[in-house]
Amino acid sequence: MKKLTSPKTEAELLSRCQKLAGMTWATLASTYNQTLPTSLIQAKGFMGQLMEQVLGATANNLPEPDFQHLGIELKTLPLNANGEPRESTYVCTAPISFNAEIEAWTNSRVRKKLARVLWVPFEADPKIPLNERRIGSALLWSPDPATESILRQDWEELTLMLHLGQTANLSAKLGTYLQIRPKAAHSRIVNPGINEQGEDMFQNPRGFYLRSLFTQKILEAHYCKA
DNA sequence: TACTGATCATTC
DNA sequence: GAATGATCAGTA
Repeated sequence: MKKLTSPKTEAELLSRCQKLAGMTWATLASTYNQTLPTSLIQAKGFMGQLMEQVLGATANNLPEPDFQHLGIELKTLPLNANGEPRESTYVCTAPISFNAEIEAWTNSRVRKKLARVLWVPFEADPKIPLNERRIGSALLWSPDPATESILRQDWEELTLMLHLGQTANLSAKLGTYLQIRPKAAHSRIVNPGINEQGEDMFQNPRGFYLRSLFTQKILEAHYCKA
């Protein structure tokens, strides 16, 4: 493994990204002495973790931005054959600790993570073998005021439901840009929570995800695609 | 295609 | 166990 230092400035981070654009996964992996998995089934986070290493992210799995001193979050973005995001994007775990005070949007993990994001799109068409898939050109992004306002509305609505014990009514359909879905190693993991009557119960941990519609809009706005 | 719930690896 | 990195796979 090469000695990888963390970039000191945004410009340095972006210039690293530009060198990666167009590279295949195979090239990228071998350059950094990593072995490409034969399948993503048992390596679902492979690309995200490889990019963290290559770009010198420092936060590991702490609930903080990947580039702590720059305040930048790294997100890989799998694209289908049409260049559209193939999946929703995981943001962070959702607080279901009903005893805790409802945190303000300004202090929420969602906002902190999405305040400044380095999107790294890459080919993820299932028809392309893993070693032939290429890295796209990265995009450093922040939400504009209108976007942040929608994200905030989504977040406040969903967070309120979590705190009211309305998990039974929580659907991935809710939210314009954000959605709530299970997020756990497996479905037998449960956390304490409350139901609508305020009674104790157990429920699966949830996480916030960004709809692919949302990430697609970001790509369109930046690359001016039709 | 989108929604949904389920699952895999790693680190601390 | 809970946070990170995510994608899989069934079904409507």
